[in-house]
Amino acid sequence: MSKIQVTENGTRKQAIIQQAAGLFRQKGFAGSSMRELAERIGVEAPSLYNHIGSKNELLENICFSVANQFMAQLERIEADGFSAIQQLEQVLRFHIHMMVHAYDEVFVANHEWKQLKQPFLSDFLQQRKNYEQRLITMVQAGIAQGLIKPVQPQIAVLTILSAVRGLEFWQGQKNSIHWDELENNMVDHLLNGLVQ
Amino acid sequence: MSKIQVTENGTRKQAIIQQAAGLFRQKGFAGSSMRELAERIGVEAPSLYNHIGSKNELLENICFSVANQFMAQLERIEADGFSAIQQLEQVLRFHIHMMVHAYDEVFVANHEWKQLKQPFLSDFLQQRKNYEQRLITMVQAGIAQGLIKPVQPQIAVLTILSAVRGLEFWQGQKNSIHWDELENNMVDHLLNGLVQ
DNA sequence: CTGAAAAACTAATAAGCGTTAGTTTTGTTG
DNA sequence: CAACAAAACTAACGCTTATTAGTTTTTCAG
Repeated sequence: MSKIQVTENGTRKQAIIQQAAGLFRQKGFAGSSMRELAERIGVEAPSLYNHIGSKNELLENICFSVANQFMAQLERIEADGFSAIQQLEQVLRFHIHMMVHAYDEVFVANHEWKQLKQPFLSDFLQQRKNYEQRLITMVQAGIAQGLIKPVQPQIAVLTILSAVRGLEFWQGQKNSIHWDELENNMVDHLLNGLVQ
Repeated sequence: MSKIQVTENGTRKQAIIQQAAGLFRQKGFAGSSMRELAERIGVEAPSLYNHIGSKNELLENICFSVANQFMAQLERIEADGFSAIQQLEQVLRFHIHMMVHAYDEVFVANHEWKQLKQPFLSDFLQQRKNYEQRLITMVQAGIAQGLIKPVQPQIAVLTILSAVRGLEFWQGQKNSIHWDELENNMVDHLLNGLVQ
């Protein structure tokens, strides 16, 4: 049959992972079969194992690729010397950016990480907790500087992260959306509120 | 073996659905097996079929029970004559209430509705769209009355709904949380913002 | 106590799963 | 063009799945 198409600068393994992200997003990890993944690529299922180790390895690749990207960006923002509010805004905008440009992967990492096996599950959760903690510290700094209301920092962080996750609901109408406007509206809503 | 324990005023079918909600939340619908569900109840898998029609029927029951509860409450709020902001606050508080008191069912309805089969999938999506639209109308009314900033109503609604969904992340520490404080913090954040 | 209905059981089926083994085709390099 | 490696193929394995059929046990009203 045909061969696995390789896009520029990508290995066959990367092509498989990308297709897997799309499939796992649509059907969930447990609801997806290697046979269906293979069919989408245009190949028989056992052929996939020339390039990957297992179905679970695909999920691990997707989840940790996303986690690493968020972590790397957070480190950049923490080091840039802006105010807590400005840093929070940058974090917000990066989450929105990822939701638009790496939708499938982010969605899968958000929804299917539970299906990771040990020790990957623990690793992932720890990384996630660490990320949240650093955002909480950011909010605390903002409160200490008098820029942010004296709220419970963890509640604020969770509210923001959850709100941004909701961008997945917009993806259906991907092409009819003004992403700039959406981004600015959300940033304003989450930082300045809704009430006139 | 033992029998399916029936709690007060509940049929055996309801007991199965309740256990299924807990299992589906933990492992996902596709990741859960009827054998494991039966084991949790203390019965052999085929015995379940004396009370239910199929595995999919369980998911349908959970999803539409949740949808109906939200719809009924929205109708009550719409009819109570309060201001748009007050109505929005009531909606918010009800979502938080459901997240605390019917966690498993709400979680499953939020995450596993994709696995519904036709025509249930279409029904569910339509009901969801209808719910969102009525919240959008609520925000529009608030803007017209000068109570709410002239934002994009659908963005505001989605930001709020997504933020509330994030309460699922708090359930792990269910007993160590002051839910009143959490609720008030979120309502204030989403209506009045974070900035001092 | 008897008999019927409810609810459990055991056994089995067909289908689908991830994955392995072994082989053939394809692509590339000397 | 020969040889070697990469990547596809077919066939099959052992397991799990949801579900059905048929039977036995339990529950409960008359």
